[in-house]
Amino acid sequence: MSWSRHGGGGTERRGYHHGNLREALIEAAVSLIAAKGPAGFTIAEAARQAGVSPAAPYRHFRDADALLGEVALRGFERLEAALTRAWANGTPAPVPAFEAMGRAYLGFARDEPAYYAAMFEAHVPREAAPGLQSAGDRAFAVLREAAERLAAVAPKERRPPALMMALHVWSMAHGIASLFVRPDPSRRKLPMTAEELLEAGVLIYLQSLGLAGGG
Amino acid sequence: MSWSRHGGGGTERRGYHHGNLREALIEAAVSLIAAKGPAGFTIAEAARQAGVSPAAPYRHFRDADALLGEVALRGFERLEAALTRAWANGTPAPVPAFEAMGRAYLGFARDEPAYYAAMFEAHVPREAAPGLQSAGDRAFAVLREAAERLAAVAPKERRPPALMMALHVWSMAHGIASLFVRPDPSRRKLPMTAEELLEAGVLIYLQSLGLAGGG
DNA sequence: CGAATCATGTAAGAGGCACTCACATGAGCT
DNA sequence: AGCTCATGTGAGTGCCTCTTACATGATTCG
Repeated sequence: MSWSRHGGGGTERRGYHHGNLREALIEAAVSLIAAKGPAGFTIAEAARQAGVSPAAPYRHFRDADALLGEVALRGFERLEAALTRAWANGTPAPVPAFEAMGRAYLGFARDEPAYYAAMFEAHVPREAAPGLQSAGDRAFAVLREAAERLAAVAPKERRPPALMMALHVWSMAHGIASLFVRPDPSRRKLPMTAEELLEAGVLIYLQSLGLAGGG
Repeated sequence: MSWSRHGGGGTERRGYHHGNLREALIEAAVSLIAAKGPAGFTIAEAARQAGVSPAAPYRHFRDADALLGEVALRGFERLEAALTRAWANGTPAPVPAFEAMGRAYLGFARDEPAYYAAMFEAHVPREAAPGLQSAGDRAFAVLREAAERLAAVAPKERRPPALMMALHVWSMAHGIASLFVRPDPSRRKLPMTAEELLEAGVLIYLQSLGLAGGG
């Protein structure tokens, strides 16, 4: 039992029972995904890092998808927090705050690749973890509420449905993150940073609605 | 040797040698990915469908990534063809032709989910198949050239870099395809079709450049 | 305080897959 | 006909997922 004595990996082990195996497995999953991509993660390896036998994780997660789903869920919570922070309730002004949210989205994809991968690349079924779907909804809601606020200050005759604005911006941000922030066979070199690309795109879009600069 | 007699699957088998195993494996991979997602594809299962032993595929592909990479390569070729057809060299007019390209992109994601998944979701390394990177480049080039043509008819003072336009539109189309055309934990119901969403987004964007309707 | 209970961990194992290597087959060339 | 080489087979290694029966010890309750 090489795994039962000293606990090797991240979290300490105090006896036959681990003490906090569930959390330790989630941490291990995050670090494995960060290191080797979502496909490089295995239950067996996570168990090894946590210092338990390969069967132990099944006491806490039905299967690999459930563990990955838990990582994705926490990712959505973190993204929601990051977007909320960036939006800062629309301060100092709605348009720059909106731009800040875009940067926050790309920053999240860049800085938390493991969470991002679990959320968008691992293709975890929505029902893999309870609350996963709603965590995703809450993250989107931040963007949507910001869009409502923005739409409210647009000239009436150009005012678009806020939900549509939110979907457009989310799509562009997500597309840029997927194509240019993360490695991909279709990836190409950009003549600018991903953040600049998104900012320019959003500005052009908002101009059309009478919300930014040269509208 | 259940596999050596009649060849069961798609392609006929005439003896000890298959005759066209390489193609048969690619077809099998496409149908498997379509049926069970990119993770549901295995070399062993593809071999089974082709009616050969599990070791045979390795005579034609270094590993699973190489086979998946070949599928992705062909996907980029098909996408390039679809985009070229939709753009129709800018006829009848650049803006509607551009919109048609957007619809073609989403149509591709919807109608060829196996190819789309191999291209964008399987995370095949760019070097997995020779020519994969350049096939991706060629597909993007169609969009880029269309953007050049569009930019050329924009009012000079608003004319954006064509490459940037192409990147913006590609990103939005790809984001919409990823988030709303294909299943995903973050997927949500749309108040409109994906095609309508993209068309509206592109129109708003182009308006800002003096290229569409109410600019 | 001591015993029953139950959550949590282990051992063992069935079944599957990726990939390798030595060997078999037969297609195409001379 | 005989050679040669691409292509396919069989067998095997090592790793993975997930299951089942059993072990351990924290907790609860008489």
